[in-house]
Amino acid sequence: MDTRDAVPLFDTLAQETRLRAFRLLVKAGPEGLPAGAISDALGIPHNTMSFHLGHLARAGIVASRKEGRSVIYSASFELVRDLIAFMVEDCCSAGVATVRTDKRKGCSVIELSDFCC
Amino acid sequence: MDTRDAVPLFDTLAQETRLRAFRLLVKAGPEGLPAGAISDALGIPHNTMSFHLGHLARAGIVASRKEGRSVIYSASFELVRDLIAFMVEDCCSAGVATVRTDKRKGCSVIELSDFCC
DNA sequence: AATTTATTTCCATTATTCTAGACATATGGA
DNA sequence: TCCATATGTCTAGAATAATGGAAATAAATT
Repeated sequence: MDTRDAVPLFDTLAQETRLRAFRLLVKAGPEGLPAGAISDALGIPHNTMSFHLGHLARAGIVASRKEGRSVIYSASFELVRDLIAFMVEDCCSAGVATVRTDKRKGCSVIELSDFCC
Repeated sequence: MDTRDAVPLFDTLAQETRLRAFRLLVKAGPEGLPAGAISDALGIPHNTMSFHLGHLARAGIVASRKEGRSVIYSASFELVRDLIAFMVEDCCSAGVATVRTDKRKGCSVIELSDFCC
């Protein structure tokens, strides 16, 4: 991930409807939610919501799959992890943060010094 | 930090010149850099750079101080840490991430499960 | 006081984004 | 097939943002 990759991701999250939809999908977990449930939950007209869900999907930060006549959206966690790592990267170069992988726990561990982030 | 707070922060970083300037300032560390050095380093006209630095400062993600006839900009790390915590927050609610403070090390530790972020 | 240097403000132009009505498509049920 | 449901596309207007030239402010130097 570099600056060019990160800009469209930040742009995607820089809109209230999209950010709320994304957070809703993260809370919904890997099964995701159908488009209609998202527009209902957020009180956004379906065509407007479709525009924003399309934006999120094009950015790769959510995935979609078709089930019957519904389109189910779900959060793509990997890209978020990459974005977080990108944000911390600069802090690492300043020596005030570290990112490492704990294979035993099966997780990424980010340590942010109080001095820095 | 909630959705309303996060949107303008993402918006601030969703612009290549601003994101590059911000990363430059993070690398520069707490002393920061004068406005002119930033526009020179990025090859951006000084007035355009001033517009973007003003945007970053208004968002609170950088601070500025005057020194002689220079204005020195420096990264505000706290807000970035808050933003990262906000991004991980949803993952926590899904039980696949934790954020804790390690007082002994003087740092925040974020653990992101491979399953999630 | 006049000059140079550093930065910001003003302004107009251009480009992009958001919004939602109207219409289109696609699936499943009667 | 006909109809209701679920979602997406088309479209145009309104709003917002980015750009850079020109002028303005502010501080140090002569």
